[in-house]
Amino acid sequence: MIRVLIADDHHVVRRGLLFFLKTQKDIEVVGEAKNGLEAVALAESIQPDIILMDLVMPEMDGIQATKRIKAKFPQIEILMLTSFSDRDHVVPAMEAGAAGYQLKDIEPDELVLSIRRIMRGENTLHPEATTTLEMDRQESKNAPHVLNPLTPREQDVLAELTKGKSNREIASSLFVTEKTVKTHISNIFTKLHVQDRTQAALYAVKHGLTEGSGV
Amino acid sequence: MIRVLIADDHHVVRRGLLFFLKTQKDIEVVGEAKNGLEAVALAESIQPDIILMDLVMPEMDGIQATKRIKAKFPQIEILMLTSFSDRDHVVPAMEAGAAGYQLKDIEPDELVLSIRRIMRGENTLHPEATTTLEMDRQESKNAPHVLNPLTPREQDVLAELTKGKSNREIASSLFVTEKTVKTHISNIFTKLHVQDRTQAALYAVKHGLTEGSGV
DNA sequence: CAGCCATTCATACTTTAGTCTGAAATTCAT
DNA sequence: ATGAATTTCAGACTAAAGTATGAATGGCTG
Repeated sequence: MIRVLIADDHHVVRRGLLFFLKTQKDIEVVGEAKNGLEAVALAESIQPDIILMDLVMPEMDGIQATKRIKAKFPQIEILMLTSFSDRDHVVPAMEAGAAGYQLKDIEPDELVLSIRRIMRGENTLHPEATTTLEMDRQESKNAPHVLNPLTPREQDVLAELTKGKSNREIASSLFVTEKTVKTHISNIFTKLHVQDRTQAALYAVKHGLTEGSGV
Repeated sequence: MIRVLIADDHHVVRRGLLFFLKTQKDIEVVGEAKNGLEAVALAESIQPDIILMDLVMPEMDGIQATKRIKAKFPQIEILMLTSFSDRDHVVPAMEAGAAGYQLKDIEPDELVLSIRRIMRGENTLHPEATTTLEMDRQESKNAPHVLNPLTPREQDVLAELTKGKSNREIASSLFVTEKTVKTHISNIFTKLHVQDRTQAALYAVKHGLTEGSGV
């Protein structure tokens, strides 16, 4: 059972998150905080496994709250939930100790995936955040691959897959064996944390990993 | 050599079509029109074999332009290119004398096929347009769901499918048997003219047949 | 140079997906 | 009420998809 604490100043957001998380058997919402200070206090008293933290909150923002919580309780994971306009704060958020960064309009299923992913010790960043980090990394010249570790060839395969092609067709297009395609695809599934090609294709289009030809 | 005239008000579309058609040895783009009036004028002066005509254009729309051109030069074939939202105009377009009707996001290869098909005297309709015409021909009364001949239940199944669910999961979600899901899915494939669930999912998202929940 | 990673391919296997055929119950409009 | 369409389900397939495991090659790097 994953014990979740929600920290967001918007009532509707909390209700929405609660609603979706309640449908998950292995997830339990153990508390709600309306600002950063409450989040810190509840994190200490409740000791949740993970906190869904809003970036912008009154009293204390998500970054500060994250820093304080991670300082005292490093085992508590924090998934930063934010709106699109806050994307400049990706780096600070990650530096503050957040294990993930996702947009608020994330799909329920995906949110759950992110939570589980984090509980498995993996980072989970929204694709657009990747670009930010990517640029940031070039400047600071350190930090490993955080997200989307797809190799060039895997990206080729995914691109073909996202055109709706079968393994045989992909193999033909890329001049390799169907066996090879299967290998790549299995690896893609693992890296993207999806179960089948349909999910992979949907993931790719949703996260803009594709290049539409579009006449 | 097939002499082609392109009529579309969007520069990018014209460039895109030009780009793909240039790779075809037996196809020559002999002119470009930015609106219906230009299309009519160029059709007369250039006398192309076929016109790729956008439905929605300033000055004069594709329907009107098609009528005028076919009235004067019935030997000039016209392939209507349109976006999904214009699907209500399939019938008028065909009645105006268009030899074919295709979506703008058609694959290059498929577009070329359509062109050759028309030059051989065959009609070439987008699959969904065909159904529309069938229905329209018989009922000829009203046309609520002109396109998307998917039944409500099939739409349910497609919606679940587009979430990346398996047949078993869909069956569970909709409280029916996996057999039933399979039946629906097979029918969906037929109606959408796709070969598998991945293509169906991609089709659904591309054509906005999905409903984003959004936390 | 040794080692890691990407890429390739293979065998063998299990599990879904998808098709075909057939059919019963229900709704709905003519 | 008859016919048509929808929805439901089944059996019996065939064809793909996906997993697990292992292995050879070549490139790049410390």
